[in-house]
Amino acid sequence: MSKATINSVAKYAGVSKKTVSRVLNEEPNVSSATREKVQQAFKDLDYRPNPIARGLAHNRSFIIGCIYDNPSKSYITRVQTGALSACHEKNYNLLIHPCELRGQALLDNIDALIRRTRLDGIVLTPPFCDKTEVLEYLKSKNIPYARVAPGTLDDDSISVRSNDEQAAFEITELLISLGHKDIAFIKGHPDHSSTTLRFSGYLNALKKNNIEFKPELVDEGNFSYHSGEDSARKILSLSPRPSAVFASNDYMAAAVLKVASQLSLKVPEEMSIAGFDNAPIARHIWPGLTTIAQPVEQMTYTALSKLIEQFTGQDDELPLHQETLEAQLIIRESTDKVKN
Amino acid sequence: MSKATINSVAKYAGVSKKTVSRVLNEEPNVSSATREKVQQAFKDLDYRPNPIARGLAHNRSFIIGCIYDNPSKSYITRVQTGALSACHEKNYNLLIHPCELRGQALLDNIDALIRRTRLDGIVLTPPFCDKTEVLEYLKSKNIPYARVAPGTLDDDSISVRSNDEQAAFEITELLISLGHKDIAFIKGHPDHSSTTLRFSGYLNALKKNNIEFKPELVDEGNFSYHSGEDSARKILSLSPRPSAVFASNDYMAAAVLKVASQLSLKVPEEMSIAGFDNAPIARHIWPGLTTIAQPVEQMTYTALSKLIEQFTGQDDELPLHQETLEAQLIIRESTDKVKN
DNA sequence: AAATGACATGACACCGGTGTCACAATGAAG
DNA sequence: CTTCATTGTGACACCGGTGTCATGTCATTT
Repeated sequence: MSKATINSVAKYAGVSKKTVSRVLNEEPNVSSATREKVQQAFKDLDYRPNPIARGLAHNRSFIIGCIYDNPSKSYITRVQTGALSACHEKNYNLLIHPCELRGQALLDNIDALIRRTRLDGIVLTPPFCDKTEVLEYLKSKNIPYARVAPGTLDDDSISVRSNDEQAAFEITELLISLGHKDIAFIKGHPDHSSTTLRFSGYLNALKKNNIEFKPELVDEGNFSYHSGEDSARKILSLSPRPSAVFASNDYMAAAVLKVASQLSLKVPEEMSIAGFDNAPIARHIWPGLTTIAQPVEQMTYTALSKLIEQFTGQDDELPLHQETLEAQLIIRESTDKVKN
Repeated sequence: MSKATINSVAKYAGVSKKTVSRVLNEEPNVSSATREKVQQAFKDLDYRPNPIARGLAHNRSFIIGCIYDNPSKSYITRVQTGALSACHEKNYNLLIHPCELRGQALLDNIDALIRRTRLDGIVLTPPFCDKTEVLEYLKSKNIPYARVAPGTLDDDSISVRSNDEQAAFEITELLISLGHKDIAFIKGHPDHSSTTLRFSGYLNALKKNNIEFKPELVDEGNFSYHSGEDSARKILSLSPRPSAVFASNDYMAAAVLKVASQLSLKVPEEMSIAGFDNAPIARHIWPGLTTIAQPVEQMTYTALSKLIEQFTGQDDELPLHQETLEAQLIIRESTDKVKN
């Protein structure tokens, strides 16, 4: 119903459109008497500015796009939550855009999004944040973007990540400190930079503690529960069987737990399992998974806030485009001292 | 950079703005020679119409809002997927808007959304689709809406749901057919209409099979994993212990499984467990949960397609505003014949 | 040959805001 | 009492499309 336009407000308050606009935008050079008159008109007429018209005048859409292709629903939801709180704070809107990394038409897909919406900026989540062709494309189109959890910080784009490698190092050291020496590792999807980072954290921990790296204890997964099952079957049928498994995410770790149950292996008495991400499933299964919690919401919030500030802002050129937030080790029941 | 506007295209093609607009919108009364000239100009200049300007002229935003407050990430993601495919098909955009059902400021919150975006329509998911005050409010503001999985079809709004009650009936009958007589039931959150529907499906199945209803076998949950744990502890410590538990969703069912494991109760040998929703967790735990799969994506897709057609359409007044889609029983390992 | 109507096209106002600039009123400085 | 900033205000064009209506060109009818 709110049919009030800037014209009707102007008429009602007995001033010009432009003056109403000045009050709206808190511009200087409006007498306080006029200002109050106009503000009263706002209230009386229940007026709210039309964002579309404003967008047209500014050549802005006040829309941020969020691009993802991630198998984990909980991860996506957390990204969305963080993105939304940043958007709302700055009066922007969030458009979500799942798309397939592998699709031939990836760039066309993103192009269609940009054209359909004229969005003001884009948040890229893994694995897109590491896809050079996407970054190049956005640069060529002059679309500002921010990256969440990128693998590398090699350009000067806004990037917020957590310390995956360090966290993987810590959780591996936890297993080592519990006496485990044969620690299997399940890798993630090769397109994700976290796959490399987590693996290298694992390797570093072994090296630092003088534990021999055994390639046969490493299997390649792709972050999906199903891939975790396959890897778990291979790993748990090794002989000698490793006493612990560190999976690159919680879904795969949950799959290891399932396979262990099927083999009547007791967790954690006969086998310790660690995951990564602190997905809901980590506490929805029994025993609960020892894992790493990343501040996903906060990472996204921070990245997006920086992005919006960048094109809203006063050319202050904040030097700090890149930030690393702390991940946290969460110990649950799936890990315990090695049995002698 | 696509700086091409309708004016530049018009100049390039040597025609008027309006003619370009005609070609854009595939209006009749354009000679094929002119049409081709203009279309060539589109290509040469890489022109795409500006949706913001179009929106202003039409007083439309081409944006659909999706409102939800749902603890299940997977449910939300599925809703989003369905909504997005409907939106993209019709060249609309989807804005997601999680908000709290209980918050005092619920209506203010929705109001802010409407004003910030001038959206063209709203998709309401549980529990909002059953919240009278929200529906009244939207009606008063003349915002078209569609309801996904509402409990009642008592008004003439667009509604698409699945047969919750029938599905709950079937899964209960499955347990009965396996020889179970003492079947516990864990209710969902009272704000959700599905809570009532699923419970009544359970009751109907008992009645039809002449099984006495025992109130002590029913406990109140709220769809969360945590509430399921509490209920499970109560139910599994009853004596005599029921031989089966039907939880109103999979998270609570997973919690029952956890508590059973902690009590060293074997599932399904000593205890059958059934859930509802076919959430990812239903197949990510072992044994996998027998459950009900609802076509959530399709429900949302259908609801939204109808909604967009309604205000795009030719006043055809489709009579079929309401639709019920089939849910499907999925049998996994968590249910088996009762042990004698 | 004049009248009629179907088709093709463009001029122009409009959607609801914002930017630019001109101008009047006010007060301070010379 | 001028001169000149400073402040407050409105007229007007503009953002990039769409709707309305007038006009011009034909081919068809009488």
